[in-house]
Formats: sequence, C-alpha cells, structure tokens
Amino acid sequence: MRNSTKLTEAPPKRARGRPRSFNTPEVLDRVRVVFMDKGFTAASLDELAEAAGLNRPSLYAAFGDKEQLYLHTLRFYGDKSREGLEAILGGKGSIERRLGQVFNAAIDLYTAPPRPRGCLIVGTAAVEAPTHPRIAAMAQTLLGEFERCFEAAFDKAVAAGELGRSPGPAARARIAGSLLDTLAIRARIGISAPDLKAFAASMVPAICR
Amino acid sequence: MRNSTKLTEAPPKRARGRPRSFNTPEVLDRVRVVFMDKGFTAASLDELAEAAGLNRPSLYAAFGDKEQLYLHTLRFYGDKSREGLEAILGGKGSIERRLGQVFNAAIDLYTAPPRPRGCLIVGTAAVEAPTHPRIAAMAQTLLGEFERCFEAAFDKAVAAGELGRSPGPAARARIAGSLLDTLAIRARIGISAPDLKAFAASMVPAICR
DNA sequence: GGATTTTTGTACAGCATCGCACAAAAACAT
DNA sequence: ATGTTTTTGTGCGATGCTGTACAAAAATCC
Repeated sequence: MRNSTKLTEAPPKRARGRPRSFNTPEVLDRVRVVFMDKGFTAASLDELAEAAGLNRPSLYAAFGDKEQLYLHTLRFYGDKSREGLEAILGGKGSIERRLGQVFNAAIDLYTAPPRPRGCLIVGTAAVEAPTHPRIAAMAQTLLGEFERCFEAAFDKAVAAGELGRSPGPAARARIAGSLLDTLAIRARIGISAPDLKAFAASMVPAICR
Repeated sequence: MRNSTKLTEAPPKRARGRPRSFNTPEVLDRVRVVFMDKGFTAASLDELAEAAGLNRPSLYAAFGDKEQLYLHTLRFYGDKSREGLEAILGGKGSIERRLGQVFNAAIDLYTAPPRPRGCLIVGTAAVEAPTHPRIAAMAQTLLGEFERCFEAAFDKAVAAGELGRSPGPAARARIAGSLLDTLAIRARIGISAPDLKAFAASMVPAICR
C-alpha cells in the first residue's frame, strides 16, 4: 500500500537542522509593504524584521544584507506583478478592453488603502539607482519584462487583425509601460484613483489606434 | 548730484548684523545636486553642508531642518524648470518642434554627466510622499504647474489653428506631463539618452495629432 | 540516547546622524 | 570706541542603525 502514496504530495524529507519558523514568500510580501511605505533607505532593519515577524539575524541569514533583501523583494514583487499582467492580457475581450483592465487594476493596487504607495520599482527603486547599480539593473530588467508582456499581447492582436501594423507592437508596448510609470508616480504623490482612471481610459484608445 | 543715482542700482543698505557668507540660490543649487544623487533620506546633513560650502548650524539657521531645506530645494528646482519650460514653449517654430525641444532638453538634463539622475521631483520626492505629506503636496503642486505650462502652449496652438480641438489642450498637457515623468524615471534607472530621445520623438506627433 | 546541524533570539560593538548650545567673528548704530 | 545684532564654526549629547557574536532551542542522523 505504500506505493499508493501520490507523487504530488510534497515529500516530507525535512532539511537537516532546526526547521525555519517562517515562509519565504510571506516574509517577502510583508517586507515589501515596509519598503513600499518608506523606501529602501528609510526602511530600518528593525521595522523590516518586526513586519516580517522574525528578528534581524534571521533576516540576515536568510537573505543577506539590506540591499540583498531589497533585491529579493524586488524580484518577488516583479514576478507577482508580471503574473498578474499576463493573466489580464491573456484573458478574454478586445485588446482595448484588456488594456483598460490592466490599467484599472494597476491603479487599484497603486492607490490601495491605507494609503497610496504606487509601485515598488518606480516609487522606491528608482531613487536608489544612481547609488546602487544592482538595484538599477534589477529595475531595468523588471520594467523590460513588463514591456515584453505588453508587446506579446500587441503581437497577438496584430496577428488577429485587431490592430494595424503601425505603430508596431514594440512602440505600443513602450507607451503602455510608460503609462504605468506615470500612474505609479502620480498615485504615490496623491493623485486620486478616479483622476488616474480617467487619464488611463483616455490613453487606451490612443494606444490602440 | 545725489539724485543722479540710478534707482536700478541695488540700494547698499546692509542688514544689521554680520553679513552672510553665502548666496542663497547657489547654496540651493549645490544642495540640489546632493539630493538628486542620494535622495532625501540618504542625503546626510554633513554631505549637504559640505556641498553647500557651509556648516550645519548655518544651514539650519537659513533653511530650518532637513525637510524644510529639501522643500526649499524642490521649490527652487521647480521654478527653474518651469522657467526653462516656458522659455522653450514660448519660442519660435511649430508646436511639434517646440515640444520636441522640450523633451530633448529634459532628456539632456536627466542624463547629464557624471551620471543620470532624472528629475528631482519624480526621482526623489515621490518616494517620500507617503511619509512626508508636505513633500507630497509640493510635488503635486510643481507637476501641476508644469502641466499648466503645457496647457497654455496647446491653448495658443489651438487658437492659432495649429491643432484641432480634440483632444483638448488639457488632455494633451496631461500626456506631455506624463511623458516627462517616464523619461525622468527611465533616465534614472539607466536607459540611454538616445533610446529616450527616440521614444520621445515618436510621442510628439501622437500628442499633436 | 547522544552527536550533529540549522535556526532562533538576546546582546553588543561600532558608527553615523541629527539637531542644538555656546563662544568667536563681523558687520552696523550711536 | 562701545554696544548691538546677526552669522559663523566648533563641539557635544542623544539617538538610531547596521551587522555580528554567542548561547539556547529544535529538529535529524546514527
């Protein structure tokens, strides 16, 4: 009967020593909130550790110093965002409709209570770029990934005859990515969600023209 | 002969005590460089004072604490930028040409050696907005002023028959302002000036369509 | 059950930073 | 010349932050 054990069940082989008391994605997500509020420099390791629910030495052991913890958080945030982007762009409806959904979803995230925080990359990574080359490189990589998602969606829309050939998918993708930048910045400095949505809605037809 | 003294000559009436050893705009401009490099939080008062060429107590006496010094710098930077914007938009040539000049000039500033730093407002003020309401308010004010400059220029272009009525000047101004945001962010994370200029050039006809 | 391995949590050393106190300096007023 | 006013510059106190050392704890291996 032992063979009946499903292979999909996680093999219970534990690691050698004392098990970790935390869950990596959950820690990164809690840490992300602090970084989004204060930014990289102003976020102290005490705050980060408290938000994560563990203490500084555990943070250091698991992720390295503050910059590496921040880079892990950036990558985690970027992956989650890209997945959400792909999910919406791969959904049903016209390209215009899906694009509108993307921007509205982004605005909802950027202005979510208890206070607007925009986007981690645009709102907190960019400021560190001149003094932290690895953060700059990560930010460039992540924004590039977003843009490729848009480009793939426009490619499909062109192939489906939904869009004309000019401007090309890459050019449209650049506009869409740029719009996300602006929405993130303006959300963070306090522009209201309705104002942002009105602007985004006005841009969708312009991008899909 | 005393009456022959020109009124345009600055009246030499000195203030009461020991004269200041510094020039306010110059101090603000030097301080701006440090803030643009490191951002508000990471810039230390020691660095700021050294860059300004005076010591901490003088900085405090003249501008108040670090946040007030930063707000003074923001206002100073915003005024200078707006003046430059107005100068170009009020110049000669078609609205498309002037708009292209604006973006190229911005990109040159954003990517100026020794390293790209983008825009003070978008690149360093935005990150502080959630934790510093006065900085958020100032950022919103300044970006609003930029947008009104664009709007005035589009208004004139419409009145001169150079542009159609739709989209309206305000809508076009929002796009132009947003484009500046994106250029600032992407310059700061290291996108090259030629890439930025190519993108901006592709946007100008779209805005003036 | 004892040894080994890994994580946890307290405690600490070192350093940077902020904001101000206080005396010296440099101007004007009378 | 003496007093007044304002700026300058040194120095200091208090605080916060980063990164690590070290012992206790919790699991596995043999």
